[in-house]
Amino acid sequence: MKDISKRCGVSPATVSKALNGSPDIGEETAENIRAVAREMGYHPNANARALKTKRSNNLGVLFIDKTQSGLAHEYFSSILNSFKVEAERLGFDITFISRNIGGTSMTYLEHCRYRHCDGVVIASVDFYDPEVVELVKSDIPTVTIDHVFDNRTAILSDNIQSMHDLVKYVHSRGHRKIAFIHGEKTSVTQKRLASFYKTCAELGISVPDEYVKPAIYHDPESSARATRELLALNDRPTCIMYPDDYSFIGGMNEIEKCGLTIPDDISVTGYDGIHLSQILRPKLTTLFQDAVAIGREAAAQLVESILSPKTFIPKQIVIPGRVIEGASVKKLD
Amino acid sequence: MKDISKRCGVSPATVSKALNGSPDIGEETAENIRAVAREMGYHPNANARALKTKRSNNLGVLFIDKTQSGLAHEYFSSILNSFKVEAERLGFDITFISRNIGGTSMTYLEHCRYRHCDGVVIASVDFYDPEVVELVKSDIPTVTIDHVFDNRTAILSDNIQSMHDLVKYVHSRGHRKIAFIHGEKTSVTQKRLASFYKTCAELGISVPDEYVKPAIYHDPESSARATRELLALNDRPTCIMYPDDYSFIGGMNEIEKCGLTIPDDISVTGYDGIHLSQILRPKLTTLFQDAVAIGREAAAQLVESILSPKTFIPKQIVIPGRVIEGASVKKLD
DNA sequence: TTGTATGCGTTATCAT
DNA sequence: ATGATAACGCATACAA
Repeated sequence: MKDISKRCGVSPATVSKALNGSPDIGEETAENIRAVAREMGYHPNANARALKTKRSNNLGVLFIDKTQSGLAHEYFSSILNSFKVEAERLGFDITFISRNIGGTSMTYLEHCRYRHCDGVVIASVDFYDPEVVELVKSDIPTVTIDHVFDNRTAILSDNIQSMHDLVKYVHSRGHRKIAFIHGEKTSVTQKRLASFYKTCAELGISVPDEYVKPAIYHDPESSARATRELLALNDRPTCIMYPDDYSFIGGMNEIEKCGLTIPDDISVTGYDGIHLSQILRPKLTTLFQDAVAIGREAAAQLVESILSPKTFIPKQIVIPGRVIEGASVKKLD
Repeated sequence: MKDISKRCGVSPATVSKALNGSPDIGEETAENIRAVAREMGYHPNANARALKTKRSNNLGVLFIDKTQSGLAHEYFSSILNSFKVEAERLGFDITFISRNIGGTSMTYLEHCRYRHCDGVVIASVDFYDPEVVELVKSDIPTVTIDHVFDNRTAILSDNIQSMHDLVKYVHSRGHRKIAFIHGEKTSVTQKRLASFYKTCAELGISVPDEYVKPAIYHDPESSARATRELLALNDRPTCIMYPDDYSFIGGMNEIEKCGLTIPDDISVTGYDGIHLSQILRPKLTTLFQDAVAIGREAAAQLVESILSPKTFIPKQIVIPGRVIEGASVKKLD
């Protein structure tokens, strides 16, 4: 900027204003300055700017640390990608947040401060981790995905309605003996489970305890085990609902191992609607979660809360899902 | 730091030195300063530090922009994750690089300069994109994955040897009619293709042109089409090698649609060794690419080239893969 | 061993 | 409409 100011015969301050489109600057000079800047290959220094303005134009991303699941899970990687695209469109960069930067471990909050993140998106973590709580309670704007903190913005996939729709679809295909393999205990799981029971009750379906099996999200092994148990039952379900599409693969193998065919001998549903589910044959009937909308909305809300801290009111935004009808749920007479 | 200096009755400079473990500082004062710093909840400001030192401790990540494939592809997301872990261990943060930050589009190089990235890892992009070339030719240290630029560091999965091993394995199971569905034209594809032909030649296997079909990586549809063509052949291959595990799903459906069973009627191999491949039944025989090692090595090399710019010599590091023997290649008599 | 002074690149304030 | 100046938080060369 100093060089530019010399070349143009003006002060650095004027250059700064011109480049930032400040109104109180001569149209001709401004244009000239911009031209020279372009010619000299000028580009702003984000660090200096951040130092001065206290705004880094940088968003933190707190996804899971644990090996796998974070980026491996298509639902989350899809959210991340969508978040990234929207954030960039709005002029923000993305930085991963973690502890343990270079030996000296810091908390998530410290890391965010260190990098001067203007805001943070949190997903796929243990929301009860004290460090996560600390971060959410700080003055840094946050948006959480699929988990609500008091007076904080959250983007939520509509698990209640979705589960309702999915069960209702299965019921409409004539099924009355519906099993549900659910993921580990999280607020998402609780919602799906409650909605499952409630919808069944509404439809007059009774659910024996042995039809509801615990498993782990994104872990085909545990779903395979649960499937085995269900298939061993005297009174088998006619349809098994899986915690997610990926886990279903474990169940699929188990079912085939028993010489059963989907959907002729047993029907199944997934959850998530990831690409894989629509490539399998038969196509999986599943509940599509709109990861793109979720990521986009998360970025939009986060940026809005950053740009308008005074007027922004934390809100919970519910993103609807929808049943994708595949061919994995047989029509019973 | 100023506050700390006052509380300790020393100058800011002394505080800075003490905190950075400078040798020329009193042990007692240093200890005291550190204590006070901790007590006051001091944390360094990355921006100010970067401004002063010209080092941001921040690495750029240039993965694909195109919808999908970048993060959706487990091979790459796995590399990214591993890269991230190692980089953080070495004290570096990760920032995504892209063009189009906030309306004003900049080139990859400009974005890197803007964020003052100390180095960049490049993977899964179009390596012939002029902007990518510009970035690689700049003074910013780069590491590319699975592609070599002149006098630049690259981490390479050993496609030549791997393909050799895989073909040899198939051959050892008695197969002589081997088809190969390959991905779009990249240097990786060229290597695999050449190694495929060369190994077949060494083993005395002749490869009819119609046994080699083009497809697209990570695109089950195109592999399904290729599979269809292969199955329609008068003289069918006994084994089909797929471009990657994920694409195989497309082929799998096609094969089952024809009423054929794997591996009894036809054998198959994948490539990548992603989690999915080991969950399918039968387990897929595939070529495991060590994404974790690749990501880790990329980070290690990049950081080394940053810390020791003078002594660092660009190198190409080849990471071996290995055949994972599943149950998808039948033993022929 | 410690302190002083300076500057990194930028923006904001206030004066002109 | 433009400019002078200070300051953001930190690290370093040099002086003490």
